[in-house]
Amino acid sequence: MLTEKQFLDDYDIHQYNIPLITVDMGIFSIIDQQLNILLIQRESHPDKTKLALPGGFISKDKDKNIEATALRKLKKKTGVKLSYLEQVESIGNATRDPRGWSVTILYFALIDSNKVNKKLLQNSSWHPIDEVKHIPLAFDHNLLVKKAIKRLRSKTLYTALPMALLPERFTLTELQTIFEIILARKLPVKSFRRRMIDAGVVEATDESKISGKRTAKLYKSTGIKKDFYFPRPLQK
Amino acid sequence: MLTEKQFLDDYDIHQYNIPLITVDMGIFSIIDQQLNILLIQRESHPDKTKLALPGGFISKDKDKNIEATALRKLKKKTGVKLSYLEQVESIGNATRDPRGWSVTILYFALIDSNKVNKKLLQNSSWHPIDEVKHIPLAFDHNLLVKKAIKRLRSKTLYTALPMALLPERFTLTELQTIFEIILARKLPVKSFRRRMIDAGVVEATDESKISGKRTAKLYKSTGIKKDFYFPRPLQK
DNA sequence: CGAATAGTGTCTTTTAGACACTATCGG
DNA sequence: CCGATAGTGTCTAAAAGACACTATTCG
Repeated sequence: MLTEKQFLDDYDIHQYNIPLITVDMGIFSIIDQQLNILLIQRESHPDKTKLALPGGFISKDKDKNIEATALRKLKKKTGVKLSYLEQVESIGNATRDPRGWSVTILYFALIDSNKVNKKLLQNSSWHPIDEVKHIPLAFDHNLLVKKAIKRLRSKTLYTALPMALLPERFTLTELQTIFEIILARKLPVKSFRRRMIDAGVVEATDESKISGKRTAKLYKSTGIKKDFYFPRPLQK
Repeated sequence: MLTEKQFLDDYDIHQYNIPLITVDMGIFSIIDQQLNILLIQRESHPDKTKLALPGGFISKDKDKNIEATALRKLKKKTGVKLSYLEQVESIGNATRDPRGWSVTILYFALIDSNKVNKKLLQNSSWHPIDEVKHIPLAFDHNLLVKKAIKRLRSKTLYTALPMALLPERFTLTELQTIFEIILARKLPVKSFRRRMIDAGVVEATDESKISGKRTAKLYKSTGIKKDFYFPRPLQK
């Protein structure tokens, strides 16, 4: 009879026929008033030269958990260390990768594109999500993009998450515009402002911003972001 | 220069140092007016003899995708072929399993305990979730149970999902009781019934049920379950 | 008929939408 | 002072909670 110690000493993961596992990232930012996603051009087989989501293997040495893998990939591609990061779903089947049965853990991240280190964008580039629909990406990455956008939109209806796409200080009109870009529709001004202010997700500062015509008050996040849900979703 | 075909012919997953990957299942049912979860006693190292969530490895041969693995585990343990099944989250880190860096994809399932094939419950048993909190489970399974319950509760606030725990026909009082068991609190009768009926998630049948005193009308699900969200969550 | 369980009528509260209105600034 | 953008006042609408009430059945 084996003890647990003897069992573990003999244990070799490679005797098992386990699937390939990767982490893929949907990294979103607003550029020129459009929702963009970061794509890299693949430099190796399979699907060499096709566009794909940034991602790759978990490093058993470097990463203490899956989120650390995601953060490492994010930092490598954008230079951004902290940002909103959320696990979307794990997708795995026999056909998504020609190397065989594979699983990917999909994350999405929201970043203020001003914070991106442009030197790192060597083989990667921003693409408006409307255009990505028509580009055949590597593997099943068109599907992954769809799932990430769906989650982002759903969160946008219930939370103040899209604040993560803006700098520290912003006007409520800017915030509303971001929401409208993500949801691809107009929102009523009065409800939007009331919602954000009454729920206390934003706080007025004493600064204002001249944006051409009348100056607009600058707001900042009050920090309740990651788990705050509005009592009702945005409707119309 | 390698072609994609040459690359794939040479490809051997075992040259990569990838983490172990498993699927774990939180299988819930209502027994004696309590929310129960199915646990098995582990028969092999590591954590031999401890209680754990049912689960195991993806079979590259048997399973065409991850959900198929989950369904296969569910059927093996309970005999139930179809039921509500939802992916919760993937958890992976260097410390959760003594065999090394490992990832588990956590699912939860809701089943009507009457449909369970009791012969299959050899080394597995139902445990009220309140008791499970105080039992040290194998690996990080106490945490997994917590995450599965959290997701179930959150869905219960927004959807009619708990219907999956009841037989075909049920009274609205029975349905409300299930909700109250899951949320561990009382709900106002009037709002609950109005909510279910007005949203059209249940449909009255012409049958009734004698449950001691006044007979209660039997209802059935209208089928809109998997993606229907009420306009507002349950509040009080 | 009384106790217990099923089920309703209706008022208030919360938060969303509609929409007309006012405020401020540059030119 | 005009046009454009920022921002508000206030009515209505939808769906939740409060709570007292009625309905049905068994014994």
